[in-house]
Amino acid sequence: MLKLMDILDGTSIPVGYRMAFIINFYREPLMRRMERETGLIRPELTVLMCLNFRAGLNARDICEITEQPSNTVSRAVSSLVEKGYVTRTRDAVDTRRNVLAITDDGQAVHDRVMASFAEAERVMLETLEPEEVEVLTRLLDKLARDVERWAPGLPAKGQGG
Amino acid sequence: MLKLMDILDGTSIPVGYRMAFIINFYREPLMRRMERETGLIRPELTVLMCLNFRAGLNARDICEITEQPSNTVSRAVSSLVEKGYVTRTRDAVDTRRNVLAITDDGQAVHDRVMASFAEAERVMLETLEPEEVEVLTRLLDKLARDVERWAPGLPAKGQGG
DNA sequence: CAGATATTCCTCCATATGGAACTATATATT
DNA sequence: AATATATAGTTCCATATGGAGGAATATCTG
Repeated sequence: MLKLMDILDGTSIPVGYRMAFIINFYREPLMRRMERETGLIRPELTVLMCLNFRAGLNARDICEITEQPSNTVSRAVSSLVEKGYVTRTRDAVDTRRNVLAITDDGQAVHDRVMASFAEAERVMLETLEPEEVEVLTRLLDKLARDVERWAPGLPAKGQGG
Repeated sequence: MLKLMDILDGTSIPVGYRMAFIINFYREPLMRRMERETGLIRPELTVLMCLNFRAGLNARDICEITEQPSNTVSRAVSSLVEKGYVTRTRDAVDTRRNVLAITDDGQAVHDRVMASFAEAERVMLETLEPEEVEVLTRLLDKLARDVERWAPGLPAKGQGG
């Protein structure tokens, strides 16, 4: 059978294509399963991940951190509040702001989802030697940390802004 | 400013997360630009890529190659035919099948889009040494070719099928 | 050949998502 | 203080996408 891999054997975007391919077959099924089993959808997980890292953010912060549009974040937050996974309290100082925090239930579902993702990654990486995993992680990290320079259509940094 | 990178510094999915991060900032803006500049949308590009590789496929083939649902492919093909980028001719032998082929215009737009993607990848990879790019490509390739084993919820191969 | 089953492709519908505009509140300017 | 501008968050709308099922055609079984 002809497979996507074969088609892109001779692609002009060897790295980007392989990464997109891997992410497609890694993330998408996990997201589907998460939606099925927990009712969480993608932007909701993103919000939980942000709040897991740091409570006290507001929707705007999350927009900037994740580069997601404000309506997407707004919807996700509202849904999470309804589900009892996040609390939203008006900031007394600036009453436009809603300060967000993850609840115990939210933390639990977050941890559960992340654990399943980690397990899937562990299985995926079984193909590689431990040193190869280290190298891969280091190279990906290098690329990721350099995102401001190469990302197409990102507000370029350090050029008079 | 807090950024997604910081949040996932200590993530439990170091590889998957970094790949998703990179793809997010690489592919999504390119897709947006493609949509803006050529009117093509994602599944349409996928179909063009398949037909660029091999003409004479039908919609079903493309579904299987790309693991996309048939309605998505069907819509993409119809749209591409309308735009004059793909021809669709009924198979004389099996009149259920529509044999697809890319047109000159389709080839041109495909090549243009892929060239812009390749240029973006070139810029992205400037961060790495040439040997690092080679290693990265090799490791990604290893993972990608092993997809049948690790992909969550893919029909497992070689287990009594 | 008649009916049952497969297959290809498409349509209907539900939903996720992003752009733009809108509301409410805060801050700057005069 | 009054007005203009900026910011946080939401809603409206258009569209991309996937699941389920339907129509047309092919193939298999008796």
